Amino acid sequence: MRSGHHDVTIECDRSSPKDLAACQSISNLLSRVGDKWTMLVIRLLGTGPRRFNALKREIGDISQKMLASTLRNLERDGFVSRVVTPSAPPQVEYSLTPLGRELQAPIGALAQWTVENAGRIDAARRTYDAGSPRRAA
Amino acid sequence: MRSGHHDVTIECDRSSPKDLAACQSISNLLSRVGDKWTMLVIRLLGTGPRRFNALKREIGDISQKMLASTLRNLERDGFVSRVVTPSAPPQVEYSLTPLGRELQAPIGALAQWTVENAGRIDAARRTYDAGSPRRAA
DNA sequence: CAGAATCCTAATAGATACTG
DNA sequence: CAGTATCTATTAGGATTCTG
Repeated sequence: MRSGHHDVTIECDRSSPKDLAACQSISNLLSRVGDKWTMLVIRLLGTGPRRFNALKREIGDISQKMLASTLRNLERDGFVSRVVTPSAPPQVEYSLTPLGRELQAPIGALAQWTVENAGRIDAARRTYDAGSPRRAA
Repeated sequence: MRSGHHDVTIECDRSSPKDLAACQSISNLLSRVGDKWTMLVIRLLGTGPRRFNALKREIGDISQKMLASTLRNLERDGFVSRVVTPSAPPQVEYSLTPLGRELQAPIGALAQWTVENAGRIDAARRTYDAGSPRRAA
């Protein structure tokens, strides 16, 4: 098996069929980008190409299975390229493709919004967590 | 137990501690927004307030458990507000908060990018799926 | 070094049934 | 109507072992 990713298959608004396909694509991408390691790998590769174990070291607590799978998914979607240099110890370098670099813009916007508003989200959570044990009265 | 969401707890680039917290927030939000139903619920609520079963009907194949959980998470994060009108049949209306409406912008940008580039992603996948069975030669 | 294969556990989605 | 509780099936993720 080569896949291993979600393929969310959301049903969108039934009324518009084009909207359905769009919503599927969006949710699929968000699932991918929102999974446990993808975001981090994209950010690291955004600062320059890396080899497998370099990525692994920098991330620290990722298993090689998850790193391999994350990279494979990113490669399959065309966001990351994988270049093998057949040498004594095999050398494989990963880097962002043009598509991957383009993706950084909208991702970055969302990331920036998140950072700027993390405080508001945290506050909402604290309010919710404080007020919820007993009913709304 | 009230939570039920991930709390991804990504380890970011060790070198910068502020980057760590930021990356955690970002990944957490992406996980939330990228889950199976959140995106769709936000989109629907973006067109106007809805009651629980109205959302359920429009989405179609979501279980009430998942809808309840998705809405609870969105409410906890401050993106959705829940207003109970205590009447004969209880009436609960969900709508986007100001924070939720602000979130629509960066989400929308990512969504639009995805729609515009879905073809490129698909092409990359076809290429990958076609070429991978045998090794890179 | 760069993975693949295997095994195992914990979390999650969904179906069903029940409640205020 | 608007949920919660419970149970089961599926999945994601990690540890370990092995290989080119």
